[in-house]
Amino acid sequence: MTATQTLSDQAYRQLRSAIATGELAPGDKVTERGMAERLTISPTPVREALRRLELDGLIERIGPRTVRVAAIRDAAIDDLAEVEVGLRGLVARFAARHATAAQLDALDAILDRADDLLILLKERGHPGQPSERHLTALLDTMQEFNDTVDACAHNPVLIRMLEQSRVFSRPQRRELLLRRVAEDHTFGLERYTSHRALVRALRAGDSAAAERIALEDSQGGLAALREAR
Amino acid sequence: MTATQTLSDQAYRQLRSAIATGELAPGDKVTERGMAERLTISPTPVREALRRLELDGLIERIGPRTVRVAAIRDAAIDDLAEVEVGLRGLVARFAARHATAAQLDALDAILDRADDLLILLKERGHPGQPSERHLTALLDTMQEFNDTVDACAHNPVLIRMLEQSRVFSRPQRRELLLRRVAEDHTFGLERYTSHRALVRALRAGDSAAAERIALEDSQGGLAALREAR
DNA sequence: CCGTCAACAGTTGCATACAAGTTTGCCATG
DNA sequence: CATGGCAAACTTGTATGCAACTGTTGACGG
Repeated sequence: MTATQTLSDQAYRQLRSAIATGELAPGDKVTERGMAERLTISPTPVREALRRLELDGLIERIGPRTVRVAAIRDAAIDDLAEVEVGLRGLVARFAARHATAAQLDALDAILDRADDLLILLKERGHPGQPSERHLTALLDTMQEFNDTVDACAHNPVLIRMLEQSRVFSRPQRRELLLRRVAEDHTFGLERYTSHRALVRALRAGDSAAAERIALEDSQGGLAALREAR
Repeated sequence: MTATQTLSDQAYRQLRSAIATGELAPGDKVTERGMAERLTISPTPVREALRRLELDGLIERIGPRTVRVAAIRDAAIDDLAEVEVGLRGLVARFAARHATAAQLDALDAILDRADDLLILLKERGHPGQPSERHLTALLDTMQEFNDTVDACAHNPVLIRMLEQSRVFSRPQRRELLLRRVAEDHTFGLERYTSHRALVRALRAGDSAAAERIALEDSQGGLAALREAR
């Protein structure tokens, strides 16, 4: 069911990905009419999309009649990644209190799938060229795990904050992981033990332990991201 | 200068305060046309305002054609307050790295003003009826202090998150403080020493210490808020 | 009495139109 | 050649109109 959402949503997504990929460079001026013409829709949905992007901090109003793509410096991206670490800790804390039994079971099921993929990777992985398909499948699975943990928090506002903080870091991180695993395909795999520990903490309702585990994990990821540059 | 902003902003603010005061009760259905008629403006600005409120989590879409005021339970408000604590820690951490000399001086100046007000309060305060004017002035000053610390972080996205997290808690907290000080007008005043310590940490660029102080302070405030109910 | 269906009213999404203000570029002048 | 002012074009904010869709209500059949 390819429900085409609303035109506003489409415009928002297209513009956001255009910014994330650099197609729209920081500092570029953006006008409602211009974007409307580019996307061949009327200015009204574009207006909505620009408002959302502005609230996300991706574009900024320079003057009363001038809007441009926000100049996110590397330092700011680093800051956002740090914000994300803190938020992930909070998410884990809330998840420990609000997760449903069904969600916890889903988390375990996801990790089981990840384990299977891991075995496949280690068995069939040829040095220097691990199974690309299984690798991206594993990354997808881990992203699903994280998203499910987010859902366990049952706090839409917090989740929105998290989304905002990783607009830039998420694709960047995925790329980095692909590179790292390509050169050393055991990289990062030991960290999955912490995921099991996280689920145990969530199941026990131990919010302090859950936060600590999530923080350590996120900080580890952030450190890896930083030293990779 | 009563610059009337845009009608969208006005509508957004009016509706938000209407929700915060309970004038619009949780579960109430909201329509663009209905609100437009109520505010005697056209549906377009109302539409913008409703979109922003939806992103803030204050209203939610029940169906494709049905929008209602979000049913924020007390538990959710508590959660947001906890989010705010974590965010305040992050803000302090960033402020320690990014604060300018002028901002640090401004912070000291604000605390000097607060000290003066404190002396006035203690001198002239009659038991059971402290000087109401000086008290609200002090609260305003402390809010100014917090806002200035926020500005020191130089991280607009983070600040926006903070605003979101305290939509409900801020007026509530102010009211609580007024009540508490009314019955014991030395309440909470000892905490100003931590503010001085925070500025010292910011000046030293000690982000870890700044975060710790801010966290302890915020958690203290949260605990006071909770035990007051 | 209850379940189902159909028509109607109401709502949203989008396009277009218009007014107010701003930016920009050009021209005249020192 | 630099500078100041002016005008035109462009931009945003808001209003209005229209089409598609949805939630609801009432009636009808079982």
